[in-house]
Parts: sequence; structure tokens; C-alpha cells
Amino acid sequence: MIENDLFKALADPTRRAIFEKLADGSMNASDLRQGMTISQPAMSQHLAVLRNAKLVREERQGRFVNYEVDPEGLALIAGWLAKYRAYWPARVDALRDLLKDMDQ
Amino acid sequence: MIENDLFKALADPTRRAIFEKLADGSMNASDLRQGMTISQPAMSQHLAVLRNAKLVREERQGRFVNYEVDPEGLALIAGWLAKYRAYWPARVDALRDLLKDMDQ
DNA sequence: GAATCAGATAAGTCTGTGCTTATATGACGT
DNA sequence: ACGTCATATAAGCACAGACTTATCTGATTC
Repeated sequence: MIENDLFKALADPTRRAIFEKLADGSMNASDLRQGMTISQPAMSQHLAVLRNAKLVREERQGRFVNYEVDPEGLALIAGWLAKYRAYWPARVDALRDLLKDMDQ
Repeated sequence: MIENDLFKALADPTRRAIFEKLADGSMNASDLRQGMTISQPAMSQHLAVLRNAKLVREERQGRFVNYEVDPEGLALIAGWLAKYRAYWPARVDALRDLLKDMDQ
């Protein structure tokens, strides 16, 4: 179940930090480790979880593997959230405004 | 960290099922158990986690405790999602339309 | 093709967490 | 006040998962 993979992937603070880094620009696994106290295998495992959750996707570039945010995961979360729109508070108006901006 | 509590709370499929039930209408803990193979203490513990994540809130009603969706948790997720709006795919247009409907 | 480097996988350990049974709390009816 | 019912808490167990070190794969360069 992809929804399960998604929330489980985001439940780990290290993985959210990795995702946030990638949101600031795509990087390979080694560059991602810069500034984080994390072993190479740990990073690789985290990336595998994020990839499986469709939050991140890879693109082989020779010896390196470039990682970037996969919009699909975000869309899935948005879809989950949309199911509960009846309960969204007025505060979510901010989000609606952001979406309006997206219209260009 | 509330963000952590949020995603950790949603990472469990049983808790998501409970949340979904509550989204269809507020209920007390005993009613929530109907149709779920889950012990009373397990339900109580799950509700505590959801409460702590601001996904659910309680309202004592005599001997019963009525539970309902807490919009705050949903707003927090929406806020998290909004940080990555640069990556939202066109598919999220559907979400935008839903938000437009919310305007009444 | 051998050495090197980026990254993935394997195997083991340790902590976190979801469950259980047992017990406590707190509100109601009699 | 006492028994009962709804829910919470305690304590213990078992499994999931995040980490480690060691090893493998696969691409680059010489």
C-alpha cells in the first residue's frame, strides 16, 4: 500500500531532512551526506525508502546517482488530505492562496 | 516536535483507519471499535497518539468520551505540503479546484 | 584488466512501538 | 456507598525498523 509507504517514509526525521535538502535542489547521495552525521549505507537505505514511497526519484549519471523530489509523492499526500477537506479550518485559506499563485 | 508526532501517528494503518472513521462522524472509543479487531486498551493508546498529534480531539460526555477530527492536524499537514509547492504537479490542480469549492 | 570510487546490499544489533493482560480512574445508576 | 460501565494506565512481550560494519556491484580511469 503506497499510502502506508508514504507516511512511514515521512515518519522518520532523518528522511524528512533528506527530503527537505532535495527540495532545495537535486543532489547525489554523497553530497546529501554533507553536513549530516550519517553513514553511507544509512543514507542509501533512507533514499531507498523515500524512492519506494515515490517521494524521491533517481537518475543515474555515470558513477553518480542524482536524486530529486518526485512530485508524485506530494500529489499522493495532497490526495489524502483532500479526502478530509470537510474539516479543513479557515487557516488553510493560506494554502488556497498559494495554489492560486501557482496558476501563474 | 509536532511534525514528527503527526507523521508518526499517520504511519500506522490502524490509526489511519480510526481517523478515517472519525472523519465520517464523531464517535466515542467503544463505537470506534465496532467492526475493528482491536482491544480496548489498543484503541485507547491509538487515540492518545492521534490526540497528541492534533489529528483528533476529545470531548468528555459523561461516562463517554466523544472523539472528533481536529482540523489543526490537517492544517499542519497542509502547511508542510505547502513548503514544497514548487514541486506540485499539474495533477494537484484537482486539489485547487476543491479548495475553490470550499469558498462556498 | 586492475585500481578506484559511488552507491547498494547483507547481516547483525539495539531501540521504538504496537500489542497483550491486568489494574486503575472516574462517572453513572441504584 | 456500591456495582457497573467507559476509558486510561501499567507492565511485559514480540516484532519492525534505524543503525552499524563488512562486502558487493557497476561505472570510470589508467
